[in-house]
Amino acid sequence: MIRKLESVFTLTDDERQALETLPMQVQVIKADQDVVREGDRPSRSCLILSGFACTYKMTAQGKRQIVSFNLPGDIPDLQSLHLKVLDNSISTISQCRVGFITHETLWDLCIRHPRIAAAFWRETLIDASIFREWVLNVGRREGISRMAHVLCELVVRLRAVDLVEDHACDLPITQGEFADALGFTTVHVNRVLQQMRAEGLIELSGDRLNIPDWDRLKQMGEFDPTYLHLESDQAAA
Amino acid sequence: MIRKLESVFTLTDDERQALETLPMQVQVIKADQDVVREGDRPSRSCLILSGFACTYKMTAQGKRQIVSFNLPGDIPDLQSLHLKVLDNSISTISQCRVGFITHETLWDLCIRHPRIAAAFWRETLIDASIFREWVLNVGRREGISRMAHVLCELVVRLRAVDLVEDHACDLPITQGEFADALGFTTVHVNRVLQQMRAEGLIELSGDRLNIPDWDRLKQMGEFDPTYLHLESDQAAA
DNA sequence: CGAAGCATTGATCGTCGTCAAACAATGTGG
DNA sequence: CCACATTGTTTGACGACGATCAATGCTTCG
Repeated sequence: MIRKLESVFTLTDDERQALETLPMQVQVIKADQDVVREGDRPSRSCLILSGFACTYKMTAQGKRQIVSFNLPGDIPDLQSLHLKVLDNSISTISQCRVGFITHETLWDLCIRHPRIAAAFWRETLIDASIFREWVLNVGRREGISRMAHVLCELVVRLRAVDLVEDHACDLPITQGEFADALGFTTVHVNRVLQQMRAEGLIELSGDRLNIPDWDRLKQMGEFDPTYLHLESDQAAA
Repeated sequence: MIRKLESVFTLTDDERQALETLPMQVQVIKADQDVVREGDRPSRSCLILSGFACTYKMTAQGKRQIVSFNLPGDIPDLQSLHLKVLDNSISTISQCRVGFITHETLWDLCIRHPRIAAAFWRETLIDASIFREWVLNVGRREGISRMAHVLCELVVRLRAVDLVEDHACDLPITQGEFADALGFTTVHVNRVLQQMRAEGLIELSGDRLNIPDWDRLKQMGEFDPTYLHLESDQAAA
């Protein structure tokens, strides 16, 4: 999974070796558990090895906003390498295998392999790009478009880590979690999804998503994958 | 203005010199002009020397969403150093003095001065943090809170670059621009502002903002400046 | 003085929130 | 194996926040 990095540029043997032998503490975490919390001053970052997680923040009123979904291969709190105190929490959505890597070893890696450091920087920039797109999505798109857009993003990102077969994939995200990601209520998400099903845009039941007509969904979500800055452009598929 | 960097750590003479002699092409740009556009593949980044700018994206429907305000000292497209194609546009809000620095010289700077590279990385991480907060703001806060929050952010960031006297500052942002930043319409922004004025939360007329009761505004906006990751905590003031 | 841009106001409409309940699926323990 | 607890989905009625449409002021500036 770490080989997401490899898609950006070809690693030297040296670099690959450094990554493969990266010391990390692997932990299995149940669904719906905080991995790190806003306000923490972590001394390590976490790499999602399997499962779905999310980055979120809370208002003073106790409302939750998910600002990003974290998929296998992501390091959602890589930022903590430079920013001492975390300004968001990270929670699992499904059960996850998480690898914890100390900042010390990450620093070491960056100093020894400048190109890996650059790749890490790049990763955080793509995260930022995704946040920007989400501001647009939440601020200016409504109902079906908004939902369609995150679905498109999820599918494209899942495809990039090889978790989409054909036009279907596992999607262990509840309607309540979608609501927190979209700035909606659960009730509204439910109604939007029903309308999308009725219009044949998606087939979604349980943990399984199927996309009968990718082009139409893309169009509904005004989805242009440029902002994900993927190298191989899997978006066409 | 570049000395925003200096607030993070003390520069060596060498580093300071490198920054002060940084070759850049300075240009004065009128209000409401695009500096760079989504889709561009820029070979240089822009440093805001004076004036207000903003980063924005558009929906296919032609609706605009501002995802960030750019203040003097910011380098809003530093990301283009690593991401070839821009996924957002940048426009001036007021007249701006902008310094263009080629990627070449930036790379050179980063290689020669790793601590400056780290500081740049850090800057982009703070940008990301601001985007996250905006997702929360746009997704989960309404009316007055939403408005109060961006006002708080603006004041704190302006104070960090010494553009706030007492409790007042220049704020050349139109209601239409606020609307695009908040995901509202101009009409609604107008009504929210009037209510805030009526409640004595702000005094805003023309380009001038005055904050009679900072604590109350902070409270209304649920504003906690942690996410800005400022070193000296000017937030108390 | 007229034009352009911005702020303001009013009336009406719609997306989405709130509240409340019922239903389905899953899993646990007696 | 069934009771029942838990979690997620679905439905309905109603209300509100904010959008839309359309004028009307108010500045500023050439």
